[in-house]
Amino acid sequence: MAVAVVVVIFTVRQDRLNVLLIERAAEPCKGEWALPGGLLLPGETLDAAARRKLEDETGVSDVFLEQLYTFDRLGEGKAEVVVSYFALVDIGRTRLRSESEWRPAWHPVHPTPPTAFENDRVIAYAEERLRNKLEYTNVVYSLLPERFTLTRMQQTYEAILGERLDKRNFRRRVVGLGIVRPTGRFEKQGAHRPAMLYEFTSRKPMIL
Amino acid sequence: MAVAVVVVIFTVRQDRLNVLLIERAAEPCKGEWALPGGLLLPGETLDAAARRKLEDETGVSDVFLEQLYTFDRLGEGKAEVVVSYFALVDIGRTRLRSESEWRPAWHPVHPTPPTAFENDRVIAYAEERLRNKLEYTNVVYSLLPERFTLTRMQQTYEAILGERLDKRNFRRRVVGLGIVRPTGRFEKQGAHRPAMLYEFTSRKPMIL
DNA sequence: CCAAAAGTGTTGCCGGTACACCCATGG
DNA sequence: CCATGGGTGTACCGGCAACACTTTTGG
Repeated sequence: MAVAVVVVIFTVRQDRLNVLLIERAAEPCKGEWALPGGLLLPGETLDAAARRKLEDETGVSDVFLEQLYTFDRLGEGKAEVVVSYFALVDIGRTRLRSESEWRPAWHPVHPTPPTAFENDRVIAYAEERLRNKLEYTNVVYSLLPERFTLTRMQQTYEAILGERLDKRNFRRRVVGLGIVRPTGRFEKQGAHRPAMLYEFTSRKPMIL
Repeated sequence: MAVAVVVVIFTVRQDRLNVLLIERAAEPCKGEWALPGGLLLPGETLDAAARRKLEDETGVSDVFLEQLYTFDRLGEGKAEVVVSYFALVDIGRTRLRSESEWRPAWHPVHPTPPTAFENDRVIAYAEERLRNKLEYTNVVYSLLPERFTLTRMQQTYEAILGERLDKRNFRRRVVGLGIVRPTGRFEKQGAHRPAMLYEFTSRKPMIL
């Protein structure tokens, strides 16, 4: 009765929600896209296994990572039980090991490419949870750099929710609820007016 | 790497939230209270294992039952990974096998009695989820009989939330949102005015 | 006639949404 | 001087919380 862990690693890239997939190097399903994951090592904690997988593929740690759901009989893999996690990373901090055997790469979530082991079910579930969490937590902190413009933050929300938001209402909310605060510094934009840089008041997951 | 399933079965009894515990008949932790559960049978689905445990202990099926969280290293049991579920039952429909070896019995959640395998952590987590779900779903349908008075429904909410609610606001909400509807029948109360009986518009879990 | 629970409306507040214009900058 | 994105305030609406009295019944 083997236990496996898989991690749905999301980022926002070019105004699209993306997920990290690897190309399976071993049978079964060699050559197909799949979520990073593997069997739980003896004596290893579930959370530790998820963190290990995340760091192996992206080089990042200390980001939002949370258990999602436990599936059984996913495809015809070796594991009878698959504990899934999801993580949110700022693409600017990730360093994919693209020259490695399994070729990790970002893929848009819409449309989700064909995956082995019914991993698309896991991704769809993770996406739903992410959309919900955006609305009542500050998890977005894990998708953005230390300092950022509110426009960029709004684009991140829009990419995930799949709908446009009102600029003034968005700003009032995130500042008013104390999710972010202005730093006083500006970022010069190419041909435009400089924009205020903001930062998160807390970089730990919080319920609003 | 064994996988176990445990079920947190809640009911409301005498205006208190209660949980079903069994007395362990085998080592380890013989004689201590614990959640119903056991190892996943070969070829069995997680959901099926949870349903089986629930029906074994209470005789009920077709109630609200949902996966909760997957723990590792709970106490020093045989299982490395424990997939927890939580269920809601109407106490009027349950028939505990009290003469059986493991003496299943209801216990108040506050205070939670001492349990083996850190099962109190699982119970606390389940209680939190239940309180949240009460607010944005109709899961309470699974704690009440076919027909019931709004007063009884409100007492159920109050028992779970641990706070008193306003009668008029409560009624407006549950009727207004279409969670319940009046049946037109009345229930004669002992020394009081008869009360209207209500029923749920749907007995499937719904998000409001 | 008394105790106990059933039933019923109104008001105020707050949060969420809709909506349009001016300004600074670089080319 | 023009194109581009940055930045700001107000008005309406709906949901939620607070709040008290009358009625029916059985004993």
